Amino acid sequence: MAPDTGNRGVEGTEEGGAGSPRVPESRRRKRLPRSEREQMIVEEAIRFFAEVGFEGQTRELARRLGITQPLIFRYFPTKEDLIERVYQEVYLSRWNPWWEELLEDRSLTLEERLTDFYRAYTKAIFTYEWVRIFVYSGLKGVNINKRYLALIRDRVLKRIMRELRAANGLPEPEKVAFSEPELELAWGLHGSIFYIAIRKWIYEVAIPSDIEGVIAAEVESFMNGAPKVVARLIDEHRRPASAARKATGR
Amino acid sequence: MAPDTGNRGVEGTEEGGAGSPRVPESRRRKRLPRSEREQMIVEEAIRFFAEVGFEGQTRELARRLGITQPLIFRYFPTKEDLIERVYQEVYLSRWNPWWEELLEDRSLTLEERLTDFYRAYTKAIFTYEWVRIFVYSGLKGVNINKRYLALIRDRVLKRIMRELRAANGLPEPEKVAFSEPELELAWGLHGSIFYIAIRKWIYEVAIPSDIEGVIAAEVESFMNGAPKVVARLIDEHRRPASAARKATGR
DNA sequence: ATGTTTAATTAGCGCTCGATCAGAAATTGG
DNA sequence: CCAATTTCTGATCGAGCGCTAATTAAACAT
Repeated sequence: MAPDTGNRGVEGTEEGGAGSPRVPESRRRKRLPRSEREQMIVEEAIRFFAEVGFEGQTRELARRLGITQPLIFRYFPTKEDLIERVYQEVYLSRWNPWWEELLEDRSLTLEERLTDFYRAYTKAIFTYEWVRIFVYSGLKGVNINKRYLALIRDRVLKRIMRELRAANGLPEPEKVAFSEPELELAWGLHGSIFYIAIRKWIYEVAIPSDIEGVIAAEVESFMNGAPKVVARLIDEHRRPASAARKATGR
Repeated sequence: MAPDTGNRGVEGTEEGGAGSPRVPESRRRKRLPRSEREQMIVEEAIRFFAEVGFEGQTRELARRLGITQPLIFRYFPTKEDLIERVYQEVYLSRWNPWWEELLEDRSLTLEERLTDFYRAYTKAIFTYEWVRIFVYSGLKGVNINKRYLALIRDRVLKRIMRELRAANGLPEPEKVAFSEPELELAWGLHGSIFYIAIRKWIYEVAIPSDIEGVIAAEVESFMNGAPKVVARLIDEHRRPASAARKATGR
């Protein structure tokens, strides 16, 4: 029976006449600098795990890399170490601090800022790899996932709601703290946009070609609709009892 | 070494004095009617696969059921058959046709209908099992998933947009067909609500206790914000060229 | 050329997976 | 009470898993 080791990637045509080199180029063993090979493995692992999930097998990964399976273990002591590295590579180094400045740049209207932000944000993270790795690791209950969501909440959503209040003459969060439903409105905007990515890369159904237009419409709808709700929520917060019942009940 | 078969579930205390029955009740082999045992297996499989994904192992599933692993294969010829059955059980039989009537019941305001609908809808499908099975099967690329999304689009979202137009004196879809961005607005509402479930059961972060209140706020914001955007989109559709450029580009 | 270094392969171990099957034990019909 | 029926278990198979050890060979310095 065949040996239990990973094959090389593409099978070259079997070596032929006497004139050809003893070992054809396609099957030739290639030595790469340590860092370069490591990067190759990580990048292919991202693609691979994004596609099949983290239960994907190291032998198949090696096959796609055109290397043997044990070689992976010379670079990453365990499969779990490789997965950890994939998280680092996918999550970190895709966050752009400029986004935070953009959101509070009051020389633009808030609607412009939100549109620009979500265009930039989706451009950075709306990729097959990012979205699927994020969901796979979420299902696994990985910690890095929760930290990322906290980042979104604190750096993005709270900024949006602060700016939304400012643009509508409402009190700063230092005066009247954000209530749960108010922050939830921002989660709603965020979710409505992220759900596009879920439909595309998790459910793999067709989505509009013009994502920028959809983002613009979503933001426009949010800017039209949210301020009045925020005002109501703040108002209810000041006079709690009966007003709250009227608003959330029937 | 221990035999490779699934253990019984809970280990009873070892049988004691002479008066006790030879085999204690807790270890006693239980024969159930075929249909009853089958139902047990399916229900536990739903919980189990929702938790760990479809790569979860039949031995662990058997352990949770308190039966041996081969017994599962007397009811389902292959693991894939069991998974298929799980899909059926989870997806079908949770759709309520009454929802569709509710959405077009014009004796209520559209805002009331939307709030009622999403309260009923989330009550039916916002469960640990449903949401996670849905995402797991989405990642696997299962067909039933895509069919479900088409159901949402045709039975729910198109109805919502038809009613939204009617409530705002805009033309029926038979006169002016839905554009992609217009339907996308409805996806936005849907996504903003479904994203709550994703945060809770996929990412497992804390979400507001008062989901009904959040739904009400989300619907209110949608009703405040969406009609103006829909009107704009329909208007652009009539005078396509320059107006569209102005609206989506910068 | 030749020796040294080390990337890469070959071979295979121990274990776990889904699935099979003969036989044991619980229920049912007489 | 016994025989027939059917659920359920115990033992095990072959394939495939992560991972390791021994060996081969490419690249580089001399």
